Amino acid sequence: MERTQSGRTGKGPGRGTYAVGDERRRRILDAAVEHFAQWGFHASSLARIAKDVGITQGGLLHHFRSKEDLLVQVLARIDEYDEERFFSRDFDSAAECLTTVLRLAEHNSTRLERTRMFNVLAAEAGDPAHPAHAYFTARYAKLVEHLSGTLRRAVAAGELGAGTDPVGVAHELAAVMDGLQLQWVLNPAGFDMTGRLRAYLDRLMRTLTADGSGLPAEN
Amino acid sequence: MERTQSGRTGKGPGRGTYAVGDERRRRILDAAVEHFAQWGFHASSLARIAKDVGITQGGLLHHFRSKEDLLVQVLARIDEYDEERFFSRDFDSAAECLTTVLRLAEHNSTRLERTRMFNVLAAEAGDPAHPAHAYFTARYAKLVEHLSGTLRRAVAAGELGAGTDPVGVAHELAAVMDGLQLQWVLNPAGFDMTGRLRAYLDRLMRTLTADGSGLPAEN
DNA sequence: GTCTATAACCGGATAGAC
DNA sequence: GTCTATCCGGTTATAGAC
Repeated sequence: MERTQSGRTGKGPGRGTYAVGDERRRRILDAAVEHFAQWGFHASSLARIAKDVGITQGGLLHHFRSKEDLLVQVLARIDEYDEERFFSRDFDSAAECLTTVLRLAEHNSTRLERTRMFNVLAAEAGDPAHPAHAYFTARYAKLVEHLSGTLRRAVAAGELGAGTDPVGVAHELAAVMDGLQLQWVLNPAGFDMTGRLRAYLDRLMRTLTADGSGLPAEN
Repeated sequence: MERTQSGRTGKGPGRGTYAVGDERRRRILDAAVEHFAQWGFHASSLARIAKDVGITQGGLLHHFRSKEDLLVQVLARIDEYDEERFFSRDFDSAAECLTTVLRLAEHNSTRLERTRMFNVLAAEAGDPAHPAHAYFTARYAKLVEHLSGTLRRAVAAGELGAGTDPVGVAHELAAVMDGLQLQWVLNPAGFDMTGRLRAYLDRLMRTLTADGSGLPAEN
């Protein structure tokens, strides 16, 4: 949604390298996000997705060779944002990292459909035969590695106490984010996801830091 | 799975009140849990569920008037365990309540299919049109109410510090449980869900208690 | 690049035989 | 209580016209 250029390697059925303004393709991906969000993968239908874009199912399959291919492209697309803002960064401190995590959640709280899709697919992908199983196991591994690495450095630098369990906290952090998203999607208007995450992160920092300081004040 | 008698009000198509040994019905529900776990609701098929039980789709619909009815009965069935062990209890302390929560997670970690189903349905139910939407919103409300009520009493009793936010912590607790379940289902062998929850609960108690004590030692 | 047509199948629900 | 038959509709994917 944010980037449109970055890593588009161009693997549609017709193909070659795509022209920059591949508008149709982009609109199909956006529609697919909404459908996978509401129906999950299995129960979504190419015809209904195509209809939302204003083409037929046959027309859609000109851009994506199969339904599974469409899912993979959707996941790759979604990754672009988090990749840029989070995974590709080296944080100077745990505080900075957690502040960024909070920013990510804030961002997610403006995109109900996308977040719902993520919830549904992450849950469906628990089945090893699900086409997104590999994606999600890899994603969690990457997330935990990135978080725990940052925490480990923060311990070494004296920002966090020596008793901190970097890998354990990383898993817990991932769990809180996902769990809060689940509750928020069920009741978007009545649940303050960002506020809850801020409270958690602040208490987490107070518990782990040597001097008992929480998140920086401006958060 | 544990209770077979309790609240069976008997609303099958043929019906009346069921005989105690309604074996067929029980086996259909068990099979349905597995299918909803792997496929979610929309993508599950009555014919495949029936096949697992050894009957046809038509035969299955003699016991449950529709697919949606089957889902509702499955959810009611799942509730029996948590209802008895958790929701119907009044806890004397936060420590006892959280210990029970840990027991529930331990129990879930022996039932991959059931837990996966719960994850998928909770995520799918984010769609207000999903047949389980009302069930899950009500379930979270009940969970948060029960947890926060226990925490509030613990604050009043001096077990937890006055700065504790009962409702906030209740939401957070629910999030951690769900999020850890999500990660566990993706990687059941490589992820110690119970251990992670124990670490979280212990740190939570240490942070919230006036005297800095964690969970009771035997956990 | 998009369409229509079609192949080959699967979905839930109902009706009626046994 | 379970089966078979049937209705009517939906599914992905392919083929070929334009």
